Amino acid sequence: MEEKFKLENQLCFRLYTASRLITQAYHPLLGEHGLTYPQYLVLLVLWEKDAQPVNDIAKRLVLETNTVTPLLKRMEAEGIVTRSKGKEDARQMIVRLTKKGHDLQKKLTDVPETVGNAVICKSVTPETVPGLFGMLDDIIKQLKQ
Amino acid sequence: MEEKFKLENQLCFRLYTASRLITQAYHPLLGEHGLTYPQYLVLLVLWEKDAQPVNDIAKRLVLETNTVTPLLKRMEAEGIVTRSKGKEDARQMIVRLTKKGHDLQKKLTDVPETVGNAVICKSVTPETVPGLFGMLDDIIKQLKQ
DNA sequence: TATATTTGCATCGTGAACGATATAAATAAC
DNA sequence: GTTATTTATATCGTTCACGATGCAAATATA
Repeated sequence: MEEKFKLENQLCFRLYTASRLITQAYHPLLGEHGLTYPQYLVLLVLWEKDAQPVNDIAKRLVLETNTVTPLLKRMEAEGIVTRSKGKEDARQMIVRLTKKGHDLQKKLTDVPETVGNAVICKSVTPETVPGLFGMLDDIIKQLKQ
Repeated sequence: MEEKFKLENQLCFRLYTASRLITQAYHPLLGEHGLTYPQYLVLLVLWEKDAQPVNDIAKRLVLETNTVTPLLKRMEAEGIVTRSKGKEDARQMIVRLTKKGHDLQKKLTDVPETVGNAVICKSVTPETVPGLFGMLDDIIKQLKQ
């Protein structure tokens, strides 16, 4: 009755805490450029492939449109992206990088390495990261069913 | 310039997604009893040791009091906990389980195993979980500096 | 013992997450 | 070709997270 309820035995609590703490590590680096972490994720998606509908971005980030839409509106207000109705399908909103959004990639060039270095520790090294990635990917795949 | 910005190379995105998806797995089980996942975490802390000040709960969950206070107030409104000024230190708010809060433990007895089973997959098994825990604990310890 | 500092908690504002619901456009069924 | 259904996105309400700030009690310092 006791052991299973111990915080120390909870996978979710560890993921939740680790996720929040890494996001906090991003905060000063991104905040300098007026970005939040979820907004940075949107940029990662658009830097890989510009001009995507809301749904493709949401799917990629494993989020719902009711989370992504307000986020994109804030980014539009900041002049980082534009949102415009799709030509062939008028239901779609196509999201495109502005010059400002595109140029942010150069300004944020050091972010991945900086955060990566902050996370390096005893059991998390370039050698062990692939194993960790594999387990997390399995969990994600499993829960997306 | 490209590779480091790929979503597939981001540890944080994996943690963020895995965390959200497991929390979603808890949702129907906890929602049945009017609980959210962070509220469940508070219960885990109080079931281990009742009558703790806000600060101890917050520290245990690696959260700030400005997150925990409103959360506890909602739990108080639900009749799950009580909050009362500390006797020896009047600044402290001591949080105690009500009978309802205490009894929830029995009602939620199947939750850990149900969620645990939902997460079991190829690379995440009772054998590999300790290794995963170790890496996450290291990351958390590292980032808490 | 006054004053300064620290500590514990709360308030406020903003930005996610997300379930539930709504709306319009596209597609399927009849 | 209507009607029904699905699809893409948006709106709404609630609950976190969290930085910034405020306040009162406790402690340290002068």
